[in-house]
Amino acid sequence: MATGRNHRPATRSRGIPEATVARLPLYLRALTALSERSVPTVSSEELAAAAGVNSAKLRKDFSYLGSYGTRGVGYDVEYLVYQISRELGLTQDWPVVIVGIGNLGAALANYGGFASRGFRVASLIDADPAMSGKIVAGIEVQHTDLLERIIADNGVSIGVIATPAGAAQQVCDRLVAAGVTSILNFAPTVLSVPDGVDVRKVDLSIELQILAFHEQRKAGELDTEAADTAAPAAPPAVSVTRRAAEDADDDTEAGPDGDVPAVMPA
Amino acid sequence: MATGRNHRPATRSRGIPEATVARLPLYLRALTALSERSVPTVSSEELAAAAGVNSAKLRKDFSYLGSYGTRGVGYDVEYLVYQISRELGLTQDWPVVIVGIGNLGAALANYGGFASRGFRVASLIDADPAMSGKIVAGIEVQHTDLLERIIADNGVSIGVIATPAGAAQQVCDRLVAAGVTSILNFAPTVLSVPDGVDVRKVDLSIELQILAFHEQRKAGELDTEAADTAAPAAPPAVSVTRRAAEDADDDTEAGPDGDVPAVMPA
DNA sequence: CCCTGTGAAACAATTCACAGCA
DNA sequence: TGCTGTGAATTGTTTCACAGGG
Repeated sequence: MATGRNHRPATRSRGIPEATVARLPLYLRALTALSERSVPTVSSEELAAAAGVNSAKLRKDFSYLGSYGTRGVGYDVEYLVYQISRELGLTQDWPVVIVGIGNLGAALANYGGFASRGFRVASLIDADPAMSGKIVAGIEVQHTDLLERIIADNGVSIGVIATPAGAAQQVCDRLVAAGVTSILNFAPTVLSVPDGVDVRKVDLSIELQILAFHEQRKAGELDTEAADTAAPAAPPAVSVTRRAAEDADDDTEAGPDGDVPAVMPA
Repeated sequence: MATGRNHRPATRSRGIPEATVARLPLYLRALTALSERSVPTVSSEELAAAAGVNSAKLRKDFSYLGSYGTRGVGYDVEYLVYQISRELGLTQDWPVVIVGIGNLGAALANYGGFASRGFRVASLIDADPAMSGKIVAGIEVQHTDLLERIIADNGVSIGVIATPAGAAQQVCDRLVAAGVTSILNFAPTVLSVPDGVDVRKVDLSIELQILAFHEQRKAGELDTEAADTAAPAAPPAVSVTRRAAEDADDDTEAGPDGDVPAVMPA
């Protein structure tokens, strides 16, 4: 329902699509590079190329922010850097804590991309007493016991979890209880949080799996793989109905696989 | 390569929507956990909760793979693990190389999530001669000079780039020339690759910026909605005086926000 | 003519809601 | 009865194509 009309005059509205928000950092990065080279203006075409998107999309994205370009000319680099930074909330300083200082946590602490934006690593926290006091990326690692205190003292609202999966939910709960409202989760587990808390996840192996999917597709007809792995017994008496294709699916390639049955090692 | 035409909309593969493919690893992870606990079957509702999605989406996703469930009962865990693994191409072994063994590269090499899926780290490669011979995650780091040889000898088709941004494109070009057709890029830069090569990117700071956007939103629930713009400079005719440093970091930005946001459309 | 900004069309993803089978 | 599988409706995103200002 909600039929109704749009109660928003388009421009100036605060409804920036999620897909657009996700690309703003990309534009910002490209613009920052141009700024460093003292390039004064860019066209949507050039900037789009530098950011790896197409120009129509970029212009549409910018149209949600307002009209910051000049027709016939392009966009003023400095001005746009400022506007996007502001939109993303990067004109203010965000103290963050990183919990779990293993390989990944250390990599994150050393990652220049944080500091160069509005992020400041307020503290590195680890549950291992042996880590306490160690210096990583110029910052002293503190023990988990101090977590609540650190969050409060520094006014931290963003937390990064880089612990093993098993510890993630617990750490998350403590962060949230202490006042953190945005969490970036690197642990391969689903976190549950109360309403109002934002979680974004990055799972390194997921990206690789997606690549494998496409890679497999390219390899195409090499299949055969089914040889060494047998499929597990079918479920409780069920026939394996492979993807039906009753519709007008024009897919040219039928699966090279085939539904080889078999057995799967547990 | 400026834009050019349309590259093949790789999306019309074999009918599985990209968004679905991106979730399969999630389901797989949840299913693997269930499998380890010897749970024989799950309903779409339960599995969805474990994977962090809603059940309608999950059922729709599975419907693209085929009819692997049993009405009134649910899905057979082992069977589904196998089917999804096969769909993702994880029933075969994927040798990967990681280029750039800094903090991040080392973290990746040590990341259990790779090995536990079908991925095998065939080699760690770094341009720094001082790294050559060092053992990281049980693997000896090799020098970049050997890159082509390593790719060929191991039949590597997936490469992971964890170098500084400045070296990424060059490494990418060499990987591609050597035969790699899928690249996972952790360097904060846009890679250009020939048609047929797949690139996925993970930019650690981008996720944080997206969080900052939403965080700012939460905080701003009080004010906003009024206010005009006061920008650092007007778009038209701006003299770009600011710094021209190349150290990649940017201004420490202004104060705690007191400046005025919002903008007026033309 | 440059280029931006944007309605409208096309496409993709998500959610609804229920038919139908175990 | 309980749960899957799936058309249909809805919502979100991308692309097209062109109006209109510089």
